[in-house]
Amino acid sequence: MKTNRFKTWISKKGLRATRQREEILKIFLHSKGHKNLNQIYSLVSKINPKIGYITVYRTLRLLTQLGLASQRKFADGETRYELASEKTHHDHLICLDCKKIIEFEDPTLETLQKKIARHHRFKIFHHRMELYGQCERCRFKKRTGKRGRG
Amino acid sequence: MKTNRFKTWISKKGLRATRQREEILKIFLHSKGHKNLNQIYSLVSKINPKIGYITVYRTLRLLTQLGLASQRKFADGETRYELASEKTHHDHLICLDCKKIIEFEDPTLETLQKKIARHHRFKIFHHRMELYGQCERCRFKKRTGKRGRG
DNA sequence: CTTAATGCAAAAACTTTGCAGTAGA
DNA sequence: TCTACTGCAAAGTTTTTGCATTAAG
Repeated sequence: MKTNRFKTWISKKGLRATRQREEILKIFLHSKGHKNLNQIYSLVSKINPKIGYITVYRTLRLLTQLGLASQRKFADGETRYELASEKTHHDHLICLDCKKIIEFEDPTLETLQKKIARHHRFKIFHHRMELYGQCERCRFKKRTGKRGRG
Repeated sequence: MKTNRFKTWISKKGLRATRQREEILKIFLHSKGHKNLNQIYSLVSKINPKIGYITVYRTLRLLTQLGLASQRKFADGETRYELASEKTHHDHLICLDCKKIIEFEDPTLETLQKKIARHHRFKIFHHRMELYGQCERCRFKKRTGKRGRG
């Protein structure tokens, strides 16, 4: 979703498309998701230091409520925001070295989920699958002492 | 692990088996895991109101460090503690109605994990899979105005 | 103009630490 | 005895709210 589309769209909801919201949205859309509040705030800060932490927080909450963003908690306990795109359900591969998060989809997983659900007589509404490990780059990186960056 | 075994075991570690720790451990062992700190604290409180929240917190941290307990964060963001038993890796089915958490194991999942890892050239260290839905009991519960099915 | 949004401070919720007194080994 | 443990208060964190000011519509 483009920011100018956002303008029309948000006003239809009876809300105000402020400069702050537009900037936060723009940055969020370009951040490839999976960032926590502080990370998004500091990105926003670099572009426009006038925008407060609270506004970033409330804008992300708004985007979440409107279904544009979604909150995710991974094993480290941190709350991260990702773009809730129109694409189908996906899961995550998380590199423990560089903290990069990769999305994947696997239809087998859905089948497996159904099988497990049937076995336990559950009705499944949604699931989470997270694979924690090391990405290709980090696996073959020379030990330089530093950490890769997502 | 029985509490009297715990006594010998903990003293071997050079730690003290206090009455508080024994009581907290006993309650934790009988709680079937998957309880958050407040829940465990209130169970402890009922048995022995003298035991403080802080002690429960520190005992659970201790148990976690010793590998007896493990912390889990589910999608609701709450930190829950579960018994880290000797059994192999397992995943969770979570009933969104009654909040019951059921453990399951599935070897197919491990195979699937390997396949996904290979595809993304990841090296996987561990994973989490959580299926959120409705358990059998809640599915077939009559609508009583309480938590039943809609 | 009207009123929602901002941004500061500060509350609330949750987690962790300092330290004097207590109690286990 | 000796020192680890307890439990209170209190300090960090993170998340959320109150309210005067600003600015969108």
